[in-house]
Amino acid sequence: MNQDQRRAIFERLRAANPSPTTELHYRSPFELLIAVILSAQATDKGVNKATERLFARANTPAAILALGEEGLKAHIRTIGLFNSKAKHILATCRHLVEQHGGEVPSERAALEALPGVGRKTANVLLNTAFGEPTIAVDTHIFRVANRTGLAPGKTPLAVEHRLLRAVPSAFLQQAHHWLILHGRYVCKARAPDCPRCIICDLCEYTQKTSDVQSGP
DNA sequence: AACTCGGGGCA
DNA sequence: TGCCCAGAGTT
Repeated sequence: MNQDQRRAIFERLRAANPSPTTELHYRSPFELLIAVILSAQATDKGVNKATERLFARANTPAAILALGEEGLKAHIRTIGLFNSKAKHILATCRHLVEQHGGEVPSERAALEALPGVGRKTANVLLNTAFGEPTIAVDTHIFRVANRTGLAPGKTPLAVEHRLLRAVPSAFLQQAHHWLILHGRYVCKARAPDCPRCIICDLCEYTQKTSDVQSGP
């Protein structure tokens, strides 16, 4: 797949997703960090509902620590995996206070050293909070990139590097959003809706028959 | 590489 | 009602 085809894919996805959808609510890098940790395997809507109450009560590492484990859990109990997330958040808050003066670090290595923060979460922080040209590869983006031929047969890290070269840095934020929406509602894991896909003709996966089978 | 965590979304 | 996740850590 050449550069023109990649550009055509992103242009069509842009045209198909003009309206903004749900995004994480945050007012500081720290709030974003906590929201992203909570968002694993959960929806932005559910996370926002929980963080709205949580951040009104505590929006700094010291304040979260002051809540204690049970106090924190009381706020995030409606979010999946809340038990392990609460432990990771408290450990991360301790780490921030002890190692970084209560501030969220802006370097990748320091971010990924935080409990509960992996490559994907670190990339969201680097991109959204610190303006670094990164793209956070989640399961949707990974699947779409592999199927469409944007990055066939690549590992998540290779997908990240491929997309980083294919998308102008000014559009990374939006491209990330378009790819996730496409993966969630059209290029679905189990039953991809190929007949409704607007980049079907550019896709190497392409199942144009009416009886769509399950994914690769 | 496989397993675990867990409430929500969706068929 | 049952299945599958807008991940990361541990084994």
